[in-house]
This record gives sequence, structure tokens and C-alpha cells, in this order.
Amino acid sequence: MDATTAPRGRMVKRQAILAAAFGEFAARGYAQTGVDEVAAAAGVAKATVYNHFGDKETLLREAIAASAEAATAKNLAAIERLVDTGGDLRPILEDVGLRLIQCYCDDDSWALRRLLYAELAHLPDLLEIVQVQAAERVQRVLADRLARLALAGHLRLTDPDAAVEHLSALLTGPLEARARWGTRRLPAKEMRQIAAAAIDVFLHAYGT
Amino acid sequence: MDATTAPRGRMVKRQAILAAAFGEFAARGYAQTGVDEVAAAAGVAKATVYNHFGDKETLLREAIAASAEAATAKNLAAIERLVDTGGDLRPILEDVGLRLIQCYCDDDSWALRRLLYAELAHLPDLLEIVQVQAAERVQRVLADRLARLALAGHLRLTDPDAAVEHLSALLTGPLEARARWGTRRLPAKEMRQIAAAAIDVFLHAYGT
DNA sequence: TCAAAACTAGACTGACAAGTATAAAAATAT
DNA sequence: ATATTTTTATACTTGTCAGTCTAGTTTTGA
Repeated sequence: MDATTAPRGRMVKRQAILAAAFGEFAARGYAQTGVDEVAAAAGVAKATVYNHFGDKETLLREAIAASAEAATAKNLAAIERLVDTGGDLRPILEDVGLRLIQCYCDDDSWALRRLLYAELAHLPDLLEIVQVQAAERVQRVLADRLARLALAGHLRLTDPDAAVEHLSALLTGPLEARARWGTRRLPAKEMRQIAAAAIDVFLHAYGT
Repeated sequence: MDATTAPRGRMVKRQAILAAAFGEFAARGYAQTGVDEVAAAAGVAKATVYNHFGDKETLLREAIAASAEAATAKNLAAIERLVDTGGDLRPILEDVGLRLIQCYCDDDSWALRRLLYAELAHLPDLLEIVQVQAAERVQRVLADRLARLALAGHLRLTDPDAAVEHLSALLTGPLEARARWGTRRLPAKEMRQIAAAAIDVFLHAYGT
């Protein structure tokens, strides 16, 4: 039943169910959402949901895993642009910073964090999926890039992991309150300001 | 029925119910916790819970509000220690930073954030209570202190609010991942290191 | 001391939702 | 073409839980 052996039509429905489940769970909460509603949103019969996922909890797990995977891909794409062009590093960092902020402020991204926080107490293994598969991976790739920039003499740092911690804290920390925990959309201008301010502090500490 | 007019014994039970409700909701989630369980944990009959709070949702609101109030008080007490002693500012900032980190890592504090995130989608007005009554208040008081230190020439900053954003981001940002969203206890030594690193970056950007 | 208010234990109702069952229809594979 | 798998609609079972009710007990205030 995996992605390679299953019939193609089956995977289409599976994806539709996952997307619908994530959307409904995010909107009304896991406990408040019935499997019937997920099925309706996916345009599918309830029995089909059970045929694919067995029970509601598995559905939640898979939906979260899929969403985390998607979010990770977007983050990695943003980090991809952090390359040494020879010119001034600041505008490049600001650009990447803004893109990471945009990832963080995506509706799905807020929804993912909400679901994760909400169900963490009663499904602790979700942490494994999201922390290890997503967060740490992004952190590692970003640390690699920073290390390379330091080696080329464009940054002054000894511990790339510490620098990543500070960089992402500076970028995402201000977002929680300003975006009112995902209930308010930030204007693009505000995002740029936050990115610029974050990079400014970062470069004071780690710039050459 | 407020704190001043209600019989004294009544308030004792009320507090017991609030504390038990917060603990149970935090441990197993709001939807997964029955009112019976809260009553049992509080050592009280179920009818008494309804007598005090009317329904489960009100109980949640009041429990969160009470917890937010307590958390705010602890934060403000930590900030209280940020005063100009004439000597070096760094150790004072590190001390206050460590205390703020300890507030943030408190079990109740993690539980509060989890509950807030979890129920935000379906009770949006919780934001009002926590954001306005707690978070913004702490931020304002801290900004006042930083402004005063800047005026005395110990910090170099134009926008105290921006500096507070960065300071608290640097202090609390690294905690999410390290404490695994509240599921892991941080050793005291690690907290001190995080505080020292955060203050170091902060002073590079805002120190004189 | 005595009346009013608050509390208790327990049973009860009613709604809601997870998961199953069934039989027919659609898609798919060989 | 036909056998197999998947999907659908619908009805059903079952357990859970918010909130109510009752009747008796404790606490409190004056």
C-alpha cells in the first residue's frame, strides 16, 4: 500500500483525505472534529477514511507528518538561497530571513504548530516526527551554510549551532506576539522590517 | 460572589477547583478531561464545580486567566531586579535573563502555552486575556527598564520595544527546541549558558 | 440555636461521535 | 469479459461525557 505499489487513483484520495483532515483539525481542533466532517471535506465516504487510516488517531499522525514534510521542504528551499556571492552578506541574509519568516507565517505553518502543541501532551511521539524529521534537519542545513560563510571569512563565529539558534530566535521570536499566534496576518512591510532588524542584531554579534 | 464578599471557605474551594482544572487540562487536554475528573482532583463534588463556574468552558477560561496572572507576576518579579547598580551591566542582565528563562521553563508556564495554543482556534478570546493582560504588560515593563538604562548611558538603543523583542527572542527562542516543547527538563547549567549567550549577542547589538 | 446557603453522592438524560456492518455500485486489473 | 478491489450510502452499536436532578448532610452567619 505504499506510494509506489498502490494504484494511482487510490493515492489521489489518500492525499485528499490527508489535506482535508489537516485543514479541519487545524480549524476546529482534533477533538472537536468528527471523522464524518473530514470525509465530507475530502469528498469521500467515511468508510474510505477508515479503509485508508484505520482510526482517527492514525489519521492525525499522518496528516501532521505530511504537513511537517511540506513545511520542511519550504524552509530548505529558503535556506538554499544563502550562498556566498562575493558581495555584501547583509542583503542576502535579509532576503533569506524574510523568506524564513514567510514560511513561519504561512497559515499551514501556524496550524501545524497549534496542532502539535495541542496534542503533544497526549501523543508525545508526535515530537519525534516533527522535531527530528523537520526542525533539526532545517537547523542542521542552516548551520552548515553559516559554517561555510564563516570559513570564507564573512562571519565571525565558533559554534554554528549557537549562531543558528540565535538567528532563528531573532527572526521568529517577534512573530508570535505580532501575528497574535497565527490569528493575525502580517503585512509584507512588517515582515521586511522584522527581518532587517533581526539581521542587524545578528551581524552585530556575528559579522566581521 | 467576588473575592471580597464571598464567604472565605467558598474561595478556598474555588481556588482548589481552578488549580485542579488547570492541572488536569494541561496533563490530558481540555477535550480529553471530564468535569468529573477535575472535581475528583479538587476533592470536590461535580455539582460544586457547576455551582461555581456554570459550565466547562467557563472553567477553562478562568483557569487559564488565573494561571496567566500567576505567570505574569513571576515575570514581573524577575524584571524587578533589572536596576542600575553603577557597576557592570552584563552580570545583571545575565541574572535577569536566567530568571526569565526559569519562568518560561516552569511546568505551569509550558502547560499554559500548550493550552493556549490548543484552544486558540476554537476560543479566540483567550488571546485577549493572555496577550493583553500578561504578555504585553511584561513587555512594557521590561521596555521601561531598558529605556532607563539607555538614558543613563548603559545601553545604546533608540527603540526600547524593538530591544525587548530581541532580548526576549534571544532568551526564549532556544528553549522551545532544547526543552522539547516542555517535555524535557533543562538542567540549571544549560539555562545559564543560554542566558549568557543571549546576553552576549544582545550586548553586541545594544551595549555601549 | 436555627435558618439559609453550600456541599455531597449518586443516579439519570440526552447528545454526540468513533467505529462497524451491509449490500450495492464503481473502478481496476488481468 | 470478468474477477477483484475499492468506494459509497446508510443504518446501527456502543461508549463517553456535559449537564441536571434529588435528597440528604455540612457549614456558615446572625
